[in-house]
Amino acid sequence: MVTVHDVARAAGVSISTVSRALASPERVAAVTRDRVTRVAAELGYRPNHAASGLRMGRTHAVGLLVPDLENPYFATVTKAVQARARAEGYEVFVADSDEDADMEAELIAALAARTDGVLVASPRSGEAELRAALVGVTAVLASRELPATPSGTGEPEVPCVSVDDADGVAQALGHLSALGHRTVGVAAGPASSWSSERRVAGLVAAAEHRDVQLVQLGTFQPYFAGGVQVADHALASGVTAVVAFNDLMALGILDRLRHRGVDVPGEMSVVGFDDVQLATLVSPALTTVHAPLARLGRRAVDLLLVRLRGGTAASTQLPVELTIRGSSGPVPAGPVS
Amino acid sequence: MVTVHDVARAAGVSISTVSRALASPERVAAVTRDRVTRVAAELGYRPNHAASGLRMGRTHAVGLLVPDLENPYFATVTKAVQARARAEGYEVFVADSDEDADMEAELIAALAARTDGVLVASPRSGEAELRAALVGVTAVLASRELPATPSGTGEPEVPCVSVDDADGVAQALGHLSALGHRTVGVAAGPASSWSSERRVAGLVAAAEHRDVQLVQLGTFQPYFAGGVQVADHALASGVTAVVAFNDLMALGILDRLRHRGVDVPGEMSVVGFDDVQLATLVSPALTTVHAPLARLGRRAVDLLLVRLRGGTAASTQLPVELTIRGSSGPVPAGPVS
DNA sequence: CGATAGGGTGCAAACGTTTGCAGAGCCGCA
DNA sequence: TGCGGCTCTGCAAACGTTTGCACCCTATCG
Repeated sequence: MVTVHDVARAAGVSISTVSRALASPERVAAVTRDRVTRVAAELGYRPNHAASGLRMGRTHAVGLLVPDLENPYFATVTKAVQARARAEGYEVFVADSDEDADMEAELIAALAARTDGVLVASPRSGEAELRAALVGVTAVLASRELPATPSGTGEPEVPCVSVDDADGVAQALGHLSALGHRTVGVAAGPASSWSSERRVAGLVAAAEHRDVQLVQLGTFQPYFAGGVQVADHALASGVTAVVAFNDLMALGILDRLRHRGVDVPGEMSVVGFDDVQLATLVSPALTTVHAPLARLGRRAVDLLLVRLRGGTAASTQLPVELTIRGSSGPVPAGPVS
Repeated sequence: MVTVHDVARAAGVSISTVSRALASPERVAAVTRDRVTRVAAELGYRPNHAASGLRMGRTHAVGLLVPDLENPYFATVTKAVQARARAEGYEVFVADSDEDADMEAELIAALAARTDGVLVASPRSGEAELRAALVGVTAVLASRELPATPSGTGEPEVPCVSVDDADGVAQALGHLSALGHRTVGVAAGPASSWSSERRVAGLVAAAEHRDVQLVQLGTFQPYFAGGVQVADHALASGVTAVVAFNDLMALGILDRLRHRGVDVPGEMSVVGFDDVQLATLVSPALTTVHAPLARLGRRAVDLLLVRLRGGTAASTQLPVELTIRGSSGPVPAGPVS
């Protein structure tokens, strides 16, 4: 391993000069700088991150905690986070909690110990646990708000980047309403899900403005299997359309409906949320609320870096847009009753 | 930040004792050890990774380079790698080359600089470039062999963990043959793909033992879109079945066939490779060669750790198993000609 | 010509940890 | 009582950087 000492010796200067030539070139004479950089390149000098990290107290690494890397939602976010961080000179540690809320605190601690800051995507932990896990770590949350404590509890608010859930579901409901649907089913995610709560609340609010009756189908696992379950409930409840908490669920609904011989969108309309890549690959393609997942990941990184540079970052909400595809259509003509 | 010094002072011992009490407990008296660990816990002491990394020359981190995190294949591998590494006390840096071969060398270097070793999954680089990028870094390859140089070139062989491609495609072809198919199309991946080469070669070898004629449909992008393209070629060529390089392609084929009104498996059988989660979610579900992706990721970590501990790791090939689902069936009765 | 300013460089300390070496205390045995 | 050996602990160096401080040299100005 070649160090600053080797470069210094070979270039006939002191190690301070080598360090400066590479880190702050304007502080050393042009001729020296060129010689040093040339020698460093020739010797294949690679700065030792552990050493500079120790000296400067910053690792130039960030951590990312996700509940499930195999979930296409988080895959997209992770990819975007990685790209943005790298563009800003940061490397990213990835940790997967495997949907286990109890693991989150431990993983956050592990990440925080080796990084300058951590990004926590859609944490499954309860509010208190999450707050506890986050003391002393500079973090940014994705798709989860941590309400400010009453006042001056000393807990600094953790910035959050989320998506405009209320607007998204309002658009979805407006679309269905325009198609003539009057009773639409709501398939919520797990009760502990912050996003699900927001989306359901948004639907309820939106329904008040419209001549639409909401039917709560229950809470389900936010995966394909959960959607399969939803489908039967939807059919039993007599709704003509269903809004799913997310795309994975919506895809499960679609699949189950096909197996039960129900035509989509002829007999039932289905709307998802997130617009994962897969939504375009099924048929009929899924009508869904497009959430800018990559942008969310990038924004989260940006907020974290602002905080790391001493700035103060405010929570952000990203706009969403309903994307109409094949899974939604006019309400069936013949009344069922 | 609380350091060994703080703990030492609070416990009334020297920093050496603190360090030893935590790292090699058997070397310090039981009573002292207990006091130190208690004080350390009370003070919330967290060892500084940069410092120990500097001193010991090991970071206890590994790097993982994948071509595309959004590809479910790599998502699964990444998840498994992360889990295994963490279980062994290692954290993992993830880098995504975005399918860009030219980025790989740079990313490998960046990862190698901050880690003890790196895992390279399905690199897209050519042999020479890859070999060059890997000098001086302890690495393990996944799904890619780097043939040993002629002899004694000093290049240490890079261990590789892969899947038994030849056996997989042989099983697939045997299955189709047993169903009566006599002309089967082969949809290859990119020419630069090592796996694709192996699978195509395996098919050719397997076809020789059987009364089956292979029709090379060409090389395609190993994604859904590539598969869409394949489908038209397959229909035009008159084959009754097609073996795709991977599941993503196979899913594209399925989708395109449906849009063109071709019944699967009634009129055409389709077989994939990898068995990504998605393969079970479409209908008909995809008949495919199940590759133990998670096991592959875990094994790769194991090999890397063996090397890091000074051992010598040999390349491994994992067994595969054909999983028959709905996309393959008996050859159509009526002759087309 | 002398004083001063400022650019360029080197010395050495510091970051927090691990560890070789050596000292201190104790036990047991002769 | 003297001595060897063993256990436990502390001292200090080292890992590779960055950076405050001080030095030297040259150029500029009075």
